[in-house]
Amino acid sequence: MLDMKFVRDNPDMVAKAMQDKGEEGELQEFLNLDEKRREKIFQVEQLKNRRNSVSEEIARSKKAGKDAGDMIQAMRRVSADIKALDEEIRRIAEDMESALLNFPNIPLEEVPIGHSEEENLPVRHVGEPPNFTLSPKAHWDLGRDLGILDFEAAGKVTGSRFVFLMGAGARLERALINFMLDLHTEKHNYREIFPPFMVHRHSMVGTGQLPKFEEDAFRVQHTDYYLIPTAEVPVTNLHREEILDGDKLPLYYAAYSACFRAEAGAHGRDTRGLIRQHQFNKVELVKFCRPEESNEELETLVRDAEEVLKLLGLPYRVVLMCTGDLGFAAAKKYDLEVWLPSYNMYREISSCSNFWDFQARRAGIRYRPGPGEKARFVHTLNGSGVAIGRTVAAILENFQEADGSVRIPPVLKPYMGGQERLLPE
RNA sequence: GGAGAGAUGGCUGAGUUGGACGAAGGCGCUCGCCUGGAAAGCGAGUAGACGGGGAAAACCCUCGUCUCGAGGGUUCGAAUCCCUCUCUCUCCGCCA
Repeated sequence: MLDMKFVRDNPDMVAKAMQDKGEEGELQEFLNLDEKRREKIFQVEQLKNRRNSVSEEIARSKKAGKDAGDMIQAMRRVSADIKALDEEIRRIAEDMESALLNFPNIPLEEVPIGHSEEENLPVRHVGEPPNFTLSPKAHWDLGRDLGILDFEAAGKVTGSRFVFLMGAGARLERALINFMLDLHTEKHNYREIFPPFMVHRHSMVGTGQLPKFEEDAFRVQHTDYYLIPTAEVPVTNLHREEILDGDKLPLYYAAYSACFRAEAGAHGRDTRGLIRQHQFNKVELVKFCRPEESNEELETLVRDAEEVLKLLGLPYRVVLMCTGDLGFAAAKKYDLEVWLPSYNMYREISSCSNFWDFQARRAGIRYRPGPGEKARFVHTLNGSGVAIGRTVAAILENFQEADGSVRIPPVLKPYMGGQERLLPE
């Protein structure tokens, strides 16, 4: 959420951000309401001031044994007026709040302006796409032939966009989770978190999924709970409504979670395979830091996520997202894209974002810079470190052999009980 | 699911026959004194949001309003009375 005063003082910047991001918001209405609200506040405060001083006088009169009937009578009317005005202000503030919650974050200066992924800026490539003598199989075919992915069974039991991982496939999934968590906690100094997989509505609003993207979320019937679309939501909200100790910053957290996404509006896209599932696993990295540190923290966050792909030996590239691909809440975002032979292109496997104070303001996450100083909003960042399902797909496709087997990256060997290859089961 | 207790400022903890103020005390923290320096000790200070005015790149000053889990009610006036909700804790039951 943007600061109300910031919007008031910089409506042009807000309008530009909306345009560049391809978002819409009721900016003019907001500004009108803002003016109206201040007018009403001024009125009601004058009345309240009068009521307060007269009430004191009533108390004094009563103590002195005098009659205060007239004053009490007059204050009845004043109180009624106050009540009406307060109600009006409350309604205006509510409308302003809902407008404000729908204003997107302002992109940082260095973010390229653009409307489609064409205008994203590749930053660097690491590794080379493999050369296959035969045409490579897609991971869903490999998974079926190896007997480790069963989409049909999932369709029968649940529905489309779900999968059963079987045997070595299930173990590979678990191995990747453990490998990534170990890497980030032991080498990159993140604190491991195992969060709730459901959160209440306020948390979803805190990180920016709601109220704007209700249709993307799974809501649990008869409750206020939502299945988390990413561990970002519970972990960022871990410190909601808190004032953190400035000395403790930055805070680094790494969390495994299952992620649930309705994928509304993605009908017909990536219908096959592991790329777009309603449920997938992910190890997420979350940072809380001082505002002046967040630029640098984003760079190290990207490096931390990249190391996963480097150690696995997967070819990938880093791309700086243009304004149109930034998303609603981010001020700056890098995607890591892994090479997928079946698509013959790079596909997103991690998103690393700096949210500036956008989430912190929504969720009320502040820190005290020093003793006796005023609390300020932290900056929050997060990134996938990385998405597990897409990693499995990338491993299957990139490391497939002509005989239909798949090499398991050496770093995973200890996590696979020494197994080095996936063979048909 | 049943019975009970509680939710106050950065933390802890008073305040419930409604009218002395955001609210005693303690801790923490800041500044000053003390000291060669530190600790202890002594003194002063220490919530936030919003609105008006002033000063103004930021920090700031001043007046006012609101905030004692959230929302509503009673009242001229509520942290203090009533209602609803949420959360926490204890005991019992059930259960992975």
